[in-house]
Amino acid sequence: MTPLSDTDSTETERGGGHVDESVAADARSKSRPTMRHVATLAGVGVKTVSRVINGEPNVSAATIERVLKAARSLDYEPDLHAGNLRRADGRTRTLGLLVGSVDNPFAGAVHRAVEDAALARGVAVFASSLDDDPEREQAAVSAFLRRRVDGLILTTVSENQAYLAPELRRGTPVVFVDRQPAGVTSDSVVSDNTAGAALATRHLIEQGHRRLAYLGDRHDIRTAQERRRGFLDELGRAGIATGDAPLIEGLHDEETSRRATLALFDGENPPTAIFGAQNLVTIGVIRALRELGRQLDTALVGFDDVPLGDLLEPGVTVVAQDPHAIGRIAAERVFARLDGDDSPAERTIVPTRLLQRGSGELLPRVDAR
Amino acid sequence: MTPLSDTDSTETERGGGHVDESVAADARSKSRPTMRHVATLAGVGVKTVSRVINGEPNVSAATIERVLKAARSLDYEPDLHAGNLRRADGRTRTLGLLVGSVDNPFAGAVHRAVEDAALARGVAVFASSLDDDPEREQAAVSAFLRRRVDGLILTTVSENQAYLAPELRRGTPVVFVDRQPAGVTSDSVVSDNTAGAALATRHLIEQGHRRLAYLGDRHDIRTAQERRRGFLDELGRAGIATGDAPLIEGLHDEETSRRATLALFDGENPPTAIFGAQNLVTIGVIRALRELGRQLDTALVGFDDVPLGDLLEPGVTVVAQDPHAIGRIAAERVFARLDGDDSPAERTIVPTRLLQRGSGELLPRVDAR
DNA sequence: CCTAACGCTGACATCGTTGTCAATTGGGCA
DNA sequence: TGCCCAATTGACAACGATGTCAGCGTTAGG
Repeated sequence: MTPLSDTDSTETERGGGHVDESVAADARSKSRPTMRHVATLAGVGVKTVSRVINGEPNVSAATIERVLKAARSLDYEPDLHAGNLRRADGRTRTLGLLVGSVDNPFAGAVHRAVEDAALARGVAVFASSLDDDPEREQAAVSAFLRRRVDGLILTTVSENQAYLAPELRRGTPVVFVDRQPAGVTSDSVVSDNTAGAALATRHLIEQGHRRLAYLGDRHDIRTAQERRRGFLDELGRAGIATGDAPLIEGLHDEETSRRATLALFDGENPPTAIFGAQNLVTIGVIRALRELGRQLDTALVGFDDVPLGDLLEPGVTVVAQDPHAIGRIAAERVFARLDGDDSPAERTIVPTRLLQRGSGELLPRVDAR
Repeated sequence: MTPLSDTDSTETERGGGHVDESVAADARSKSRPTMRHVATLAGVGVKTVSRVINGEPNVSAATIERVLKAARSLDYEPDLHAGNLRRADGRTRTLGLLVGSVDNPFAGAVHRAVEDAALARGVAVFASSLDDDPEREQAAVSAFLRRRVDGLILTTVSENQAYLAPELRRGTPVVFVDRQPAGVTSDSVVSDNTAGAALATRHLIEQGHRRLAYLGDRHDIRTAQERRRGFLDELGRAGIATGDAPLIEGLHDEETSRRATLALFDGENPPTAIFGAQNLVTIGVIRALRELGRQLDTALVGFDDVPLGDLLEPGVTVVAQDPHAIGRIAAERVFARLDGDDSPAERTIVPTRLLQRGSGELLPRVDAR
């Protein structure tokens, strides 16, 4: 109530000292200072404070000085969102990032790259975890949009992303990472899943393996489908009957993968080589092979790198993705779109690399065939 | 310009069909729908839309229906920040999290725990990386505050956090994680660094080691100081001359740590046991020991767990922190403060656990004493 | 000396939403 | 029938900032 009396800025003329005091008291109080507080303390209009805070021209050096001093003394921080409401460009300088899980190393690297690109432009990043839950996906996107992010970088899992169509029409840049969108057209940045999986599979076949098993994520995840296809295609090219190859899907963490691997070796005629189609799956396989004492006797290639994979015994051979590049490119596309690039949606495919570290170079057991 | 004519809501009376059409056209256009658009389309006042969107009582079922239908057809998402400007509680339902680096596994686990707690309350999380750079710390905090986050969870590195005093006075909850604040009083959640380091050191001494080396982070980081103290205290308790023990500080990533370890073994009378005071440091040590072929010949205990540490050969013995608990407790404290808890600032110490996996149980080489 | 131009400044409307408050409606009860 | 009360609804101001614009004083040019 009382602070509102400051509105009468003519008071500044008479007894400036008195006003200063009450403003200073405000600074000590629990209320957050606004531009009006700064303006009153500096003895200028709010618009002038706005000009100084935003570095606009046509303010005298002396006034700038007074305003900055007042702002500092009140510990003033401008309210970005209030400004945004009125500002012409309507930018919140905020970005929404949705990844598999913020504590997955792949996601961490993507996140870090996005953050680096964003920081350079003074943009803050909201990060959320998807947990492969379609409801979570939509809730996260909605939470981002309500906060009026300037752009979205999304890993998705729901059937299709048609719900984003209106937002895309409004011009909000959306870049899909790791997984491609369905039902809408927009930029995406993905690894070459099919080729990478084929590369891994070919590598195993080249070591002489004929009994290969595929262990992968949920079949309704498009990325998983592509990796599976790469695996099967390559078997086909090598003339290996794909019907025989154990295909185990629906794995989503170390534990389910570990159990599936144990079960695999519990059956008859276990594989001599395994393709782990995702980092957590690969780790689960490694654990199981250790338990069975077969880590030097069963070949393994993983898709996506595994932390400290080079220090294990044997080293884990993987088809490594480049999550840092994926994040960087995704962020660059968002910013390019924000800067007005309206070229057609583009799909950027980031190449994968085979890292031979030992586990993928193991030869088939002699007893097997 | 034309959209502004909607303001005249009396138009709804005459030719409702015409208005509907123009609103529908708006939906297809690039402009983002506001409550006024929804209100016009539904034929009600904006305040009624506000009531429906916020689930306030005293709206007839029929009206609710009409408003929701209009909102859906326009793909309306409320502007949280505009609402916030006016809303009494002034909450943005947003939180700022500052961690060492979002791609560090420790930080990832903290982040995930914070996110889980926040999600349950409909709160979104800004995440930033500190990179042990004091300027970055302050820039990140300022970015958070300009966006009016409801609370802060911070890992800090600057000399002191006195710059936060005005914000704390205004009642913004701030919880420090991993490192304690200096110059201000506020909640903090940390591991028991001194005790954990002492535990690690004692364990090595119990295996008979007398020549122990400490490899750690920058000495100006308080957490690093505490771990160093725990190490030295324990040497003292065991009657080992602390002056002789190699103390290598200023390490901040795998590479610097690896080189420091190599140098250590290049000198004369290398240690028989090493304490790696941080996860990246520990990894660097492991790499160096591998290169030297001394991984089975030099004991190692790390502070903070290492990914797949149990799968290495030898397994990496560590004093594990509980980053998930740290994040969860920190988030809970923020929310408790927001809910009005004004008890004195509290320091929560999360216990550490010694995980014996092999590397810490190696005995001293016979040639060394 | 007059006028135009420029630099500097603040009053005011406005952004999208919610708090306040008053107006309207309909139903129940005397 | 008449009155009161509760439920429903919308007009309006306000939140903290910026865009627009007009007004001031000074200086330069004719």
